[in-house]
Amino acid sequence: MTKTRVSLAVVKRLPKYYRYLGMIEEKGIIRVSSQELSAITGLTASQIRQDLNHFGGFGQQGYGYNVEELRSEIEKIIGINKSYKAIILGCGNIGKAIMNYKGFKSSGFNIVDVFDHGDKVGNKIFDYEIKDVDKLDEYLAENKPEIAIIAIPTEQAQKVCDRLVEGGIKGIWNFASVDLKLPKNVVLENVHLDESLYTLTYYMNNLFDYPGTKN
Amino acid sequence: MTKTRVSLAVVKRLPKYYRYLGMIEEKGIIRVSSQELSAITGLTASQIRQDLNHFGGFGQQGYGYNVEELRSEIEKIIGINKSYKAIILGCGNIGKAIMNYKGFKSSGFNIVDVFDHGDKVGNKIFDYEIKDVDKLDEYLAENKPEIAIIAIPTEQAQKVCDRLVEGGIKGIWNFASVDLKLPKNVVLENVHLDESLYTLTYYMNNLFDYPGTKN
DNA sequence: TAGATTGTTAATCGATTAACAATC
DNA sequence: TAGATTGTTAATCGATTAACAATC
Repeated sequence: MTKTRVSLAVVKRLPKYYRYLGMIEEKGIIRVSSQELSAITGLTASQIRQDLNHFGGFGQQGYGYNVEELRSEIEKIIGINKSYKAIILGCGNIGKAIMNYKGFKSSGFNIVDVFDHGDKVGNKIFDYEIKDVDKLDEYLAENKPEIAIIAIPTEQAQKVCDRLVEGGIKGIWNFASVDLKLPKNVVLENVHLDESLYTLTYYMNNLFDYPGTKN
Repeated sequence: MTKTRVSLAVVKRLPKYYRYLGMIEEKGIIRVSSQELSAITGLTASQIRQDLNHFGGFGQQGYGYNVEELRSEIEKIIGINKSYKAIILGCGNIGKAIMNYKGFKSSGFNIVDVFDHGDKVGNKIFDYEIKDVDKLDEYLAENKPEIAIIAIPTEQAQKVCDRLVEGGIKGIWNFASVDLKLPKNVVLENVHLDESLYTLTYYMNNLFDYPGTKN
């Protein structure tokens, strides 16, 4: 009995479940049925039950799901019960936005250091003294951060990515507009802002195709 | 003969085609086959031909596609040959990052004004004098921007969204962690950074499920 | 026990891939 | 004309939805 691969579509819905469960937990609601979850998330009850069952039988017939338990299970599945050491590459606009984003620390993400090159090295931005990207390799060997956040110009991204992989990084959150090449034991998640914006303009100009809020 | 709806999956691939075509056009390459495009994009040749044929027969049997022509067609399809007036709601980290992001203006996106409330009103950030969100409604009536970028805290997002819709906004690029409710003639595109980050940690913790760079 | 709701199997729907005739 | 490669139809694959037996 080999576990069957959980599809990307399912994985992308987990944060949504987590978010809504947090909201109803805060309201003091104890139990919830797939039908009620359907009403607030806009997904079908059937899909919700299918999705959750990939990870275990968290519900109970005739009762539904215990909100607190389900939320905590999903938290574990996503892996946000742990804490992570992250570094940021690039202290431009996006780098700064992430440095300063309170939401992360509270979810167990610790931005331990920030790298850039040239003039910027040594500057202090939001409590971070910018480190020299030329010394990245030694840094990785010594400090073993798990996550690297790429917020540097497109042209430099692949090169830095290679060094990150070499240095043992486990996950890369990439904000540069490139499809980075890396071995598949290092996880890549892209935030391609330009592609997102283009999707917006596409639908503004082709309203007929717009599926509504299904994305 | 009614046009059949173009699926979200196809629409999300258009920016990718656009980006790679730009790259090979810069190299001075004149023609390209679906097979060559397959090699650089990682998509199958069959899928590429299917995708492009949703929008017209841009290719030629025995020849392939003319790079410049195809790129320019996709540009029109996505709608980035036009220019857009955009406003930003919120001058926090993300608001600032977008204000300052050069890539946008060059693609025809003009950030004409930035709104916030309280102390921040009247401040000057990157050439923008922050306007009062309380005066948003009059502003919209007068200036008719097409795109609004929501970069304010989650709790306030829906309310501001309602006013944007009321004021005739055509597209919303939303950075707040909420599923905004709006009529389906207003286009919504979300950038949910927390969900993206959770996808990263999920796969870091469940490498078996990781599909590689298929997203 | 009766009612509710899950977990799970089967049916449907949609998207991707394969194949090939059309045609440059 | 022969070779190449598209446009398009058909086959396959996968994801979503529907249905219902299991069970709390």
